[in-house]
Formats: sequence, structure tokens, C-alpha cells
Amino acid sequence: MSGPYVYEYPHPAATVDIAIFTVRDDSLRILLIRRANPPFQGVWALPGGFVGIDESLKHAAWRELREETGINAAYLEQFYTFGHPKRDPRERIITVAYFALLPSDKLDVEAGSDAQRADWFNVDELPELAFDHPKIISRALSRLDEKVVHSSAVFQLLPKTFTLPELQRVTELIRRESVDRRNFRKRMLSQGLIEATGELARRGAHRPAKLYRARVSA
Amino acid sequence: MSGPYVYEYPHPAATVDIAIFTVRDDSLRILLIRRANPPFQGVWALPGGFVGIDESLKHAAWRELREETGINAAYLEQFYTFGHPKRDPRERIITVAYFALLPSDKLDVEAGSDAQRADWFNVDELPELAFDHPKIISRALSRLDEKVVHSSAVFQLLPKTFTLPELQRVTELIRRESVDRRNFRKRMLSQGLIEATGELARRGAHRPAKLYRARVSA
DNA sequence: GCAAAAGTGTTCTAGGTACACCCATGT
DNA sequence: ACATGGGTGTACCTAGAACACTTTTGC
Repeated sequence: MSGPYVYEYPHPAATVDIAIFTVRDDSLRILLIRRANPPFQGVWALPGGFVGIDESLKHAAWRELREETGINAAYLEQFYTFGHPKRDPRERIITVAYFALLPSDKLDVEAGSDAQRADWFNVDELPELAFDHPKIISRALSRLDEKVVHSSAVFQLLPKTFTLPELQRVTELIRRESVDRRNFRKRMLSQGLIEATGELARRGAHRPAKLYRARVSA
Repeated sequence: MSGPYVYEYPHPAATVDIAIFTVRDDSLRILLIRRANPPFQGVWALPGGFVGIDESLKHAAWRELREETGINAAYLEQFYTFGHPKRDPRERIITVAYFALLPSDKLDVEAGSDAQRADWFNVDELPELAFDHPKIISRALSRLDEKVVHSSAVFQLLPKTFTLPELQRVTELIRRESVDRRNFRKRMLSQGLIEATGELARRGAHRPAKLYRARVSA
């Protein structure tokens, strides 16, 4: 399995890039890695890599996710493919972009341990980014917003059990607008997507919040 | 610009495929072409082709659209990328799928003239299809459904002016469910997306319908 | 005048929004 | 006791759903 590989016509390279989101320190965060090699050496970028010639796109995305976070259970969804001819200075590279949602309590040491190599950035305070990654992230964020409105994907960003204020906060971080607490509760509880565990979360000098879990969809 | 092209690592090929929709003879139709060469010679398939090495994905999609229909004005949107390693028996091919919406009155002779080569198929009566094109079409249809609910893309399937019953019919063909005429009218007119032209459409032995046009979004 | 499709209004229901006070805890 | 954040209910409004008769035309 080593080159050279010869084709009659020029072929682009294919990669996957992953926007891995989580909620941490009261902000929506995305995992970025510092590029070890040119081009854009030392610049922050989305985790990603080449698609194996016999590897499905989703498999490549899972593999990258595992390599960067140590996690192999997460919500993973393809959202767009970027293929501008000059988006990579080396050669023509088409990248299939995925986003992944990680529960805040599953953050692996691997990613957090070496902030020189990988770090979780607040989506509102992004550093300079390699390639067309600002565009990719911006599209990932708007897709995430749609997801939160029209599906139950938010739960993927929370631990198995969570409180309603936590759920509301995550929603607000993504939607970028705040909602009335009573209306939020009413809506959530009437939709039947969550159920109380019966436990309480004692988290400070105030009344404890009830814990809920996402109901497995029928 | 001729081979051979040599790479250190194996590269997939990249194509675009387009699901081109229109409404015709009271049905939602998709343009298919009969494959002239192996694999799947003689079998119906989505129009599509290889992405030029210096060509953007969207440009490739426009080019294919133009080549197959003669049209170069239409609603065109990328919706998913298919990359299963075995989806093409020849080599690894990753295809970026687009859908296009054509107004019923702009159908070009090119596509209609030679039914041996290209034809408009009712989406409910599709022939046997090459590759993973059934999967691509199925995904295109569900995306189209979402579009119709959440955006004003439907207008792209209609002539510049149209009647409310026509608009309703197109919506019903895509959504696959019928709605009450009065409620449909009320909703459309209250949204302010259409405006009356003042003209009437005399189309048979019955009361003529008012013509409307889509309002350019503010 | 008859068949065929277009046009039109009201009532009911459900979901969304606005809004303010009491409750359980830690210190 | 007090500061902090969690929990709760009502009134209003808007959008969607159900529903039947009249109008205009071509033949």
C-alpha cells in the first residue's frame, strides 16, 4: 500500500474536517488543534485528515474524532462539503465537514491535557484559523442552531442527567437569545422528550434543581 | 492537461450529481439520463460528472446542469456528499450531490427531445437506477420537502406568474399531503411572499384564477 | 343550464409569549 | 437572615385546522 499512484486524469484529495462542540465553563466550545506542519504551521485548525481510499466518509470522521478526543460515542452528522479549488495551497482538496456533539462530562484528558496541541475555544473568541475553517465553523454553527430548534440534538451536549436550567442555558448559548424560564420549562415538559429522574442536583447556595434525563425516542 | 497524474497516496475521484426537479403533467419530475457507457450501460442515472481539478464544486454542478438541460438559471443547492468506498465499481468516487429546481415553463428541448437519452420521470415511478442513485434521490426528496416547509424555494418550480391553485398543487406534490384550499390561501397571502399581478388565468371551462408572482425578498 | 374549478369567512384549538412571586439551600 | 438561583400559574394572542356555499367561466 505505498505509491506512486497513477491516474489518467488529475484527482483531488479528500479529507474530513470535524467541528466538535461541547459546553464547558458556561460557553459553547469547539475543539481546535494547532497545526504541526506546513501549511499554516502553528496555526489553529479543525481536527481532520485524509479519507482512506477504502474508508467511508463517516468512518474517517469517527476515526478523526477518536484520535483527537479519545471518544467513540457522540452525535456525528455530515453538514457540508467544501471544495474551492484554492482552499488548500498544496493541492486540490475537497473536504467533507461533520459536526460532533459531546456531553460536557465526557471530555477526554487527551484533548485537554496539552493546550499547546489542542484546546477548547469559546466559539465567540476564536483565534486565527487555517484554510477556510472560519467558513466551515460558521456554517457548522448555523446548522447547529437549526438542529436545536427542530430536533432533540441538544441533549447530546449534556450529561445523561441534567437540570432544566442547564438545558435552557445550553439552548441559549447556541440560539444566542434568552427565553423566559417558565415558558421554556412548559415547552420542554409538554413535549415529553425529557423525564424527571427523581434526584436533585445540589449545586450551590440555593435551592437544588430537579434532574432530568432525555427519553429514548419512541 | 493530459496524464499520467502521479500521487504519493491513492486519491479518490470527485464527481457531482444533480437531482433536477420540475413539475410537469401534474407530477413532480426528475431528470434522468440513460448511461451510454459501462458500468450500468443503458441504465438510468442522475446527470453528473467529474469535477475539474481547478473547478469549484458549484461550478461543476452548473456545468452539468447546463449540459443536460441547456438552462443556466435555476435554484441550485448542495445537499449531501456520498462516499461509500464501493459505490462505484471502477474506482473510489466521492460524489457531491446538488438539487436544482426548474420552472415548468423553462424545460429545454434538449432534454425533452431524445427520450432515449434523457427523460423526465415522475418521482413515484422511477426506473431501475445506477449506482447508489436511489439513495441520493430519496435524500434529495426529503430535503426538498423541508425546503418547501421552511423556505420560499417552491416558487423556483413555477413560472414567473402562477395561480394559487397551481402553487398549492406543487406544494402538495412535494409534501405528499393535501391541505384545505382556504387555509392554504390565507397562509400564503398573509406571509406576504406573493402579490397579485392583476391578471387572470383563463384555463378551461371554469372561473379564471388570479395570477400571482413571488415577491423579491426584502 | 350545467359542469368544472376558483373564490371566500368564521369558529375552535393549540402553542407561544408576557409577566411576578414564593421556595430551598449554603453560608 | 440573607443572598442565590430554582420552581410555579394565568391571561393574552397568534397561527393553524375544520368546515360549505357562491361565483365565473366554457361548452
